[in-house]
Amino acid sequence: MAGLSERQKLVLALLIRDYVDTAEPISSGRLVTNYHLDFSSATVRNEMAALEQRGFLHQPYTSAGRVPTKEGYRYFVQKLMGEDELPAPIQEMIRHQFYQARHDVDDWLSLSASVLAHHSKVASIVTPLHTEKARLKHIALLSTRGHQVLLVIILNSGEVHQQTLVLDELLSQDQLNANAEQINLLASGKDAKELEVISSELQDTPLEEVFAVVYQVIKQAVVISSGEVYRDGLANMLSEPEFSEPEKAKQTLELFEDRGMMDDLLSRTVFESDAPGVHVIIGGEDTWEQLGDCSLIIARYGSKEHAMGAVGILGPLRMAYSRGVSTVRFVSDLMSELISESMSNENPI
Amino acid sequence: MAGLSERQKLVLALLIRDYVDTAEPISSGRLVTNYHLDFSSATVRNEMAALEQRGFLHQPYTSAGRVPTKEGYRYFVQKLMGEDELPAPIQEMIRHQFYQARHDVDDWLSLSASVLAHHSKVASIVTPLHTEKARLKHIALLSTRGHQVLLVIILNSGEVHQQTLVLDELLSQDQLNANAEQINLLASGKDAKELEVISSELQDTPLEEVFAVVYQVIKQAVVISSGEVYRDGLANMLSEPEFSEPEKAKQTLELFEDRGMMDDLLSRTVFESDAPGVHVIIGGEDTWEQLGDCSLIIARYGSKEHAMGAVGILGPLRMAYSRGVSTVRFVSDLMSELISESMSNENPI
DNA sequence: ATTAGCAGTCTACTATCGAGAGTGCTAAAA
DNA sequence: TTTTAGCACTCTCGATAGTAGACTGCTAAT
Repeated sequence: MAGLSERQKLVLALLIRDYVDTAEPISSGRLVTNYHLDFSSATVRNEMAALEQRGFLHQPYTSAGRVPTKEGYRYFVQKLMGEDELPAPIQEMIRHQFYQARHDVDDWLSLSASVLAHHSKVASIVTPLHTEKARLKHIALLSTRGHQVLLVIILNSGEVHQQTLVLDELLSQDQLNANAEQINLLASGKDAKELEVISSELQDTPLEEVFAVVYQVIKQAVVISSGEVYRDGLANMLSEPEFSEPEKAKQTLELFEDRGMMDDLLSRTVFESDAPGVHVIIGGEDTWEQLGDCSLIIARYGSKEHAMGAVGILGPLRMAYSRGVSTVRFVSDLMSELISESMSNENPI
Repeated sequence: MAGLSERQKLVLALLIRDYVDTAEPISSGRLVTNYHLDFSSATVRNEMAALEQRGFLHQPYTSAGRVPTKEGYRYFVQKLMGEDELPAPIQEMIRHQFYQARHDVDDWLSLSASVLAHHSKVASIVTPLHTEKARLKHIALLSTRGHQVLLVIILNSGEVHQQTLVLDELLSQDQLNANAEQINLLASGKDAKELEVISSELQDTPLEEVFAVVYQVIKQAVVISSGEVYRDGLANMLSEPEFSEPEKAKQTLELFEDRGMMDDLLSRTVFESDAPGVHVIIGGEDTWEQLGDCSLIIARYGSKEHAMGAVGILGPLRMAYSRGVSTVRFVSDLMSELISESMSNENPI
């Protein structure tokens, strides 16, 4: 199967561009008129027929215009698409917003979600930072109410976990401090494996209960599903004509609401793959069936050495991939930059 | 304006019941057949005409069945509706789920949202606990990464706030502990007003920066907007026929996504009103214009002495109010119970 | 006060039809 | 050989019309 001719590529690219705007099947004549092509609509029709043969275009019915298929979009994204950078002033504005967020990672996350949703006009997802080889930095035990104690666990990456415990014994804050101190001495700097050993050694001591939880949290810190996932721009989706049938809209919303699914998608794409950069997944097929008729543009941020998270957008197949990719790239780069900046004055205990 | 006759009440109640099920205008004959009424459809027609006169019913067009108006629903909820309790085994099941949630308030919150969404088949909202007269219990400073420090603030109510700070100076965990200790000695047990005094006294000392933040957080703790609001069941809404026009659906979703609006609604209804118990707000009117064609069933949980939050459901006008009210009541009572239980072994340091 | 009966009204559904948009093919032009 | 004009053909979409049927409101009888 030979490659596409230059003219075929042009036709495909223009058709997708037009279709993304109008959401209506694109006719040969329309392309010629809109883009002042120097060949006739009959020629375009021939090229379209060829593109349809290749599975890149589809006719809703005999003698309607053409619509891109998933394969068409994929070819477009892989081979034809340039990146449509956000205008410099907008980039500046976003940077500014991030710098105003008083260097709090949580604020950055929700801001990312909001920026992505706003500039891509589709829904956005942002997962928190997350470390692959988590090491305990230290813990604190804080009395909250009666027998309840807040266990705060800080990992080497700076990741924070918290968990409420209910102790059998009633301990004062001073006693709790002493306990925490003991655990820190024992376990600081250890990873999950080493903690397991300590955990078993602590069997039947007063520290056992607390320590078991610390151990659990560290163990769980290697799966992405810890921490809140930020979402935004849900309402954007419903404006798109593809979601005018409530059935489709409902499916998509369910996909979006279902944490487990999203986590799976994110971790499979971004974390298991070694390729950094922006990933574009267009519609469901074999491995990604859950996506259905949605596309996902996603990238990780942070660094493998410290901690990583993912930012992405979810929209209909017919979305502005070019703008989407560069927006996701911009935000993920910005996040990485900010985080590495805030880690550059690292203090090794 | 005299009250409604018993038969009018009956007709209104049955009509609403039927309409909630079918979402279609209800005819006189239908009521007679479905409920084996011992008077004729002509009589029902007369009563319907009277109810329409009173503004409780509406005819989409001459010679279609009747549909309840907002006023009709309001009358129904205030005067006619009984509570449709959740079946005992389901109540037991829910209780069980809550008791398994290892006594962590955050888990309870998300569980509440999920239970409400599931059993009411509409969308749910749950706000975290929040204290009116917040007093500082104690704080902790935990080094996370480099100059970054996690400030954990525990209030008397057991409410936990956290905030990342970036300090100018690089301090070790021991130094941080010392600082935190100092602040705790100074400020523990104080409320916002007293902290303000301390804050000004601390001007130009090394503690100033940290203390300023503690002060801010305490001050903010009196507005509900602190902390994450839990939502669930968005997808449920889209199944309802009233949201089949994307325009309506979008509006509602925007309402739901907009934190500020929701916060406003919640705090106005639940916190400013002295009446405890379940509040039902049916559709937008004067004060609640934002709600549009949605209804909100909401109740607070917790107690005025310690801390309060709100749980509620948001659905179309045509919703099962009876079931909704009892579900919200059940969940809010359960939450209150659990929280007071977990506070009963209060330890006044 | 209630109700049977009936005329009147309005929607929802179906069928039909024509305009228009767009294609594929063929044959001529480049 | 490639491109293109021309044309017949196809299919949707919107408008129009007609019909079945679902309810009502009214009137007159019970």
